[in-house]
Amino acid sequence: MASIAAGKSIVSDAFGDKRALRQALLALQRGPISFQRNNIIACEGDAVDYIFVVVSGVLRSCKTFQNGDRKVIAFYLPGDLFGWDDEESSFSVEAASDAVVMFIKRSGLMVLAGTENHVANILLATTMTELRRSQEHALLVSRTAKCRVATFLTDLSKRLGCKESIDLPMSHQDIADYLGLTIETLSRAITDLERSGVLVRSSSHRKLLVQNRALLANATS
Amino acid sequence: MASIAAGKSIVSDAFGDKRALRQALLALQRGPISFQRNNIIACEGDAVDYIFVVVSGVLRSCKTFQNGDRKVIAFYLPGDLFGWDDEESSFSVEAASDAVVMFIKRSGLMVLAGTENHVANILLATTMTELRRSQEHALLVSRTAKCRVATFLTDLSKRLGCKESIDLPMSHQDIADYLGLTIETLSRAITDLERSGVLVRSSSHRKLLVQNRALLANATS
DNA sequence: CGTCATTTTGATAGCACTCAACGAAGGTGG
DNA sequence: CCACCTTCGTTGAGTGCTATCAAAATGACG
Repeated sequence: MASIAAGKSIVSDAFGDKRALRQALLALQRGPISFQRNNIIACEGDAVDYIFVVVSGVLRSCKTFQNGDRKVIAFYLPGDLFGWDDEESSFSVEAASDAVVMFIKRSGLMVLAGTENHVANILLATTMTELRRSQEHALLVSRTAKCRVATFLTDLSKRLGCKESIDLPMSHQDIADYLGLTIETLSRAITDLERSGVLVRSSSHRKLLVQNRALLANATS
Repeated sequence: MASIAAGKSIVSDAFGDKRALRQALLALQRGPISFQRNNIIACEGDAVDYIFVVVSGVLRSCKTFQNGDRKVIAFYLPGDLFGWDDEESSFSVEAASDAVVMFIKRSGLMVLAGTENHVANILLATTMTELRRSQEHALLVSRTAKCRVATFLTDLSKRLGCKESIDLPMSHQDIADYLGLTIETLSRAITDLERSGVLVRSSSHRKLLVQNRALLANATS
């Protein structure tokens, strides 16, 4: 598979291309490994010593409560790297679609960060990006359903590269759990946006055509 | 004021006590500066080149929307340091109570982090702590009002040092905005907890007596 | 004691959830 | 190729939680 072959270089790309650094990173890499949708990559509470690099597909980080309901903390798209939260992960990491993932040994990377300033900077910058996203997300989940959905679609569109159509790479259930909504409310919000002339559903439920990006942006506030 | 005098040492404490490092940090420090409640320390959109260290009191990081409603992203208690999100802050930083704050020049600290491994580690660790908190917060705001309040009180109690009484260092309005509730719903949730025998209100609205910590923990789920 | 800010309580309305049924798409086997 | 099944998404009716609006109570402060 082409995307698997791309795995190695994705890691190097993320951290730059100095020869010595490349060598050091190679030693820390594992994978790439393919996962089918809904496969569990790391379990909540596991002591994970690996950082995840998404090669293709989408991962979700989520938490399931005793009463059975689940919440999605974040989605990770190709190119994203994440997972140095702690010794033990507080959330489980799962494949939201078929996905290919590279792994980097965290402890080794930390040592490397000690000598390679560049690596330390990337770790910090990536963590800050994720912090920012998480904070925006926390803001989002206490607004109206329509606003949450519009914002989600806008952000996703940006992260996917701003085409006029949005191919949802995860299920409605995943999106609903991410936005703190039920799938019914999510569906109704999309219907609502459709009626407002913002977008059109395609026959495949996974595809949305944005008709009026200004209106969509409007719905985010 | 004693707390102001403590400002300098708080910064050194956070970063360790090697003589050379202490010297370098001293050069980067500004303050301590006192702020009255509701004073704005940094405005949303400002290009802030300073990291904040809370000496005493409580700071809030928040965002105000066009329609006028405000949301609180996070509270920062004495000893917390934060604020290296980016070149321009996406949220405003304000005093939630009378507070004393130290400032550290960010750009200088970043340079220092390049040579001082120790400093880089602290930056990363602190950012990760905040990320973790933000993620938990995002989870929280889509649960029931009672659960949100109970969880908030539990967490605050932990951060303040787990006494049997909780002195709320911020207004109900701040808490409500943090939890994505109205002050009315917040008040009703507290009344609810009181009726369940979890806690008792004291005459001063800012003080709560936890009667049954197990019941409080129970209400968080 | 009076004023102001803050918190609490009450009545009502609205938004999102729950439960239920239907529809659409994709896969499997005959 | 079609019937069947399963999964996923959509739509509808009714309920419940939280917001809104309004007013009273409490505490802080001069």
